[in-house]
Order: sequence, then C-alpha cells, then structure tokens
Amino acid sequence: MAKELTSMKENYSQWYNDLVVKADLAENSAVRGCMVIKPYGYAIWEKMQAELDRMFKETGHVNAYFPLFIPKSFFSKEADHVEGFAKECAVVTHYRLKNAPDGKGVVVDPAAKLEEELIVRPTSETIIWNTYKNWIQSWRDLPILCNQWANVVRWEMRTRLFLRTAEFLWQEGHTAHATKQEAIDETFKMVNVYASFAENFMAMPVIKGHKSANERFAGALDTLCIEALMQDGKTLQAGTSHFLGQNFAKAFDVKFADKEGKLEYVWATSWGVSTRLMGALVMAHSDDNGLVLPPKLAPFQVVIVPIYKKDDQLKGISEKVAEIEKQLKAEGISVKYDDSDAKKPGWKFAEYELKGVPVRLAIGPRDLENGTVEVARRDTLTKEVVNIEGIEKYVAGLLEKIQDGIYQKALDFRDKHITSVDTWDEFKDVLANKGGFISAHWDDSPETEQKIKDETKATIRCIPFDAVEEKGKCIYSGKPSNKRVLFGIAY
RNA sequence: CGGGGUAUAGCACAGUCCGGUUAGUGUGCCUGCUUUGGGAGCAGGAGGUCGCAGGUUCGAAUCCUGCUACCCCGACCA
Repeated sequence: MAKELTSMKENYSQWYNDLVVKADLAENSAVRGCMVIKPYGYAIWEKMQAELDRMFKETGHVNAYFPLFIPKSFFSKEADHVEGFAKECAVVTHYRLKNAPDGKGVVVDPAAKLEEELIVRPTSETIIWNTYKNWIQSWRDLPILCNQWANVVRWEMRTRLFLRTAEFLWQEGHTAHATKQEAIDETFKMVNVYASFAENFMAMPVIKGHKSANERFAGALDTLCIEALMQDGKTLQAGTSHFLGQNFAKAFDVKFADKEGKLEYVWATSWGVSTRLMGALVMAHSDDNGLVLPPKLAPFQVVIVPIYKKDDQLKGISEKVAEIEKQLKAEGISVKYDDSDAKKPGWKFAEYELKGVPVRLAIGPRDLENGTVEVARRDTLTKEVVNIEGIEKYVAGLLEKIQDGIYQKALDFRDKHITSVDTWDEFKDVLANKGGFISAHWDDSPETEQKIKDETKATIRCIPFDAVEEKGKCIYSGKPSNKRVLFGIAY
C-alpha cells in the first residue's frame, strides 16, 4: 500500500528504478545526471569498499589520492585516450563568481578566465602518469602499485541510478612495472580479484575474458573484464582491468634505468570497479518484493521484530531479544532490533523485505512461552519456528546457506542463458526471444562486430579466458574462426 | 543531441481543454483513544511562492513565450 513496486515482468526498467528509490538506496538529485546515495545504499557500498580495499592491500597495493582536475593539455598526450573521452568531459573555465549587475544572484566573472582549462577527471591515467614520471628513475623504483578511491565525471546523455550517472564513485588502480610480462600478470591478477569479489561477496557469477578491439579502453592494448548477466537477459560489464603497454609511459616520457643502466619505457596497467556494482547487485538477485541482499554485503544481516499487545509484554520480549542480540553479535552477525511502536509488525515485515534484509526474527508472547522464535529468510520467503536455544549457530548457518543459495540461483540462471548458436537466424532469434549470452564464432574483425551491432544492438561482451579451440565459421561473415566469443545486449 | 511525455502538500494524483468562491483527493505527518503473529481503526489537526522567469488579462494552476529538471524511445558510453 505505502510502497508498491512495479513488477519485473510488467516493466523491468521501472521495477529497477522503483526499487532503488523505495529501498532507500539512492535518489535523483537537483543536479542533472547526478544521484544522492542514501545511507542505506551507501552502507552497502562501504561494505564493498572495505572488502575490495582489503583484497587490494593483500595483493600488495597501497592507496593514494590524485587531483580531481586535470590540465587540458595532459589529455591530448595520448591520442586514443583523448578520443575516447573527449565527448564526455566537464570543463572548468573560470575560477570566480561575482554579483550580477542587475543585483539578482551571481554570474561568472569573465575576468577570472583560466589560462588553461581544467578537465574534471573522467579517469586519472594522465595526471597519474604525469606524476609517476617524477617518481620513477630506476628499476629500484618499480613496481608502483597504487590505488585511489575517488569520484569521476563522465557527461552522459542518458543516466540511470547507479548504472550510468554523470558523477560516480569508484576505485582506480594504476600500476607501473619494469617488464611487459609483469604488467600483464598484474592485469590478470586484478581481474581475478574482481571475479572473486563478485562471486564470493556479491554472490554474482561472472565470466572473465578479453574485450574485443571495439570495446577496449581508450589507450589500452588489452582490456580484461568480468561480465555478469542480469535477470532481464541483458549483460553488464562489472569490472575492467587494462594492460596499457607503454602508451602512457611514452606519452608522458616515463623511463627507468634497468639493471644494465639502459633507459626503458615503463609498462602500465589500470583497473577499476564503480558504484555500478550497486546496480548489478540489485539486478542480479532482487524480486517483486524488493531487494535480496547477499548476507556478506547487507548493512545488517538480521532484523528482529517484536510482537506484543502491551508495554509489559514488550519489556519481556526486549529482555529476551537483548540476550539473542548478544549471542548473534558474538558470532559476528550484524543485527537490528526494531522495537519502534510507530509501525505494526506487518508493516515492518514488508519494509525489511523491500530492503532485502537476509534474515528476520519475530518474537511474540507465544514464543516467550515456548522458548522459540520465528525465523524468516528473505531469499526464499520461507518461515519456520526455531528454538531460541542455539539460535546464534542456527542463524550463522542460515546466512551461509542464503549467501550460497542466491549465488547458485544466479549461476543456474546464467548457465541457462548461455546459448551456443551456429546460424545467423538462430542468433537473431535467441537475441530477440531469450536474451543472455550468445556463444558464437566470430571472424576476429572489428568490421564484422560493428555490422552485428548495427543490425542487432548486440556486442561482443568478452572473449572468455576458457574459450576452447574449435574450428568454426563466423556467424555473420562465414569466414573461418577458431573459437567462440560471447555476444549480448549490454547495459 | 533528436522524438514523445511529465512538473500542483513529504509521496501519488485530480483540477488545466473551456481563466472567475477560500486549489482538492488518497497516502504520509502531528495529537488522542483503541490496536499489534503479514503494510490497523476512529476522531481531531498541521501542511501549497500550483517547477522557474517573463507576458496577456479586471482576474492565471489554467492562455502565450522562454528556461530548467525528471521519465520513456533512439544515437553515445562503465
């Protein structure tokens, strides 16, 4: 009644928008294309950050911070890079306002024009490589393994909460290496970190692979990615890791003396994931009742709702709940006890389902008498009555089951939506009627990929690492091919 | 950036075509009482520069012009 969701079936994209707003994850702001991430949504992002940050540090990386503004001239130093980003850059041209002549508000002071315009970073390769130049002289200075948590701006035409906003939050790793192989190894290492995070924490299966030349990052020699499948059959790039070769080292003249004293250009990588992962998380698991959050990322894993008629009943329940809370917390489980009298239990049940809290405990007078508690799990919407004795172990086990259960469910869905096709008619049919990933032969040419995109909107999502050598004919051109790649309609 | 739509109370909407009492309805909010195992009931109450800026008119939520934001569909992109 209070918060009705559009159903997924009726209108998937409306369902997503409703859910993000009604579950209190984010909302549109007064600024075009920019969102406000609300506390409940930000709590999930913080959990993602905390785990990713831990994984980065475990793999030898350190955090640093580089400027938001990038001198325009830096941008043009790497040709592919500037071409890739030029169309979506916000530019700072002035540094001062003054009172409007007519006394109404303020205007830009034309006298305060910047000598050189500043670009609001859409990504930081240029400012970082300009900096690394000063940090690197010898092979002893390498590798540099920096990450930064930051906001970036890409002036998008059409925006959607979390999936595509003009400003978004992300992390960008930027590493410098003495050898090509070391940089390539780093690129693979980080895409594996992303895949492990997606699967173990987001409970979202992903496919690791290479991007085709058309989809490659502007300025990279190779882009590795993790690709996920959403419940509407569209695919979503969830993370990327780029082997940049010596492109940026050459553009910014970053050389080091190797062990023989010879000057060599440095090898580079960059890699990132963004708040887009929030969108992926929503679309991977949620249903018509609201969010379904994996226990490892839920702001709180358990909510306890008291059921009572009179205040003295509530007192007795609250005493029992205090014990349960203590036991759960001792197991490392996060708990919220909602004893507010403002809402009825039924309202709370619906609200916490909408917000995706993995486990709900309800305790009433009947339970106090019997020494039991009602346990409801969000993913399956099932309920059972359990003894309070040993509840902490029971809930701990249940949270693991849920984490595993939603992963398995997403994996089954994903695997059912990878379709091998060998004819162009079949390709178009599967794309239009089933969606998901289409595994097909491709002749390796950008022209063919572009033609397929023009005709069907489908692009090559990735060339999977585990693609098997197999003789075949390109789905479109009929030319020879030696492995299948994955096509799909992307977010 | 092109095509279409929308903007009125915290939220969802009616009223706009055809200008004219004090701008309504639902929900939410506040107070009180009764309620509480799946989105409670009754009674009373507060809450509006009708997106912004101009214009037409005795009079504008309503007509005209410009602007802004959001949604949907395309092109672009993580």
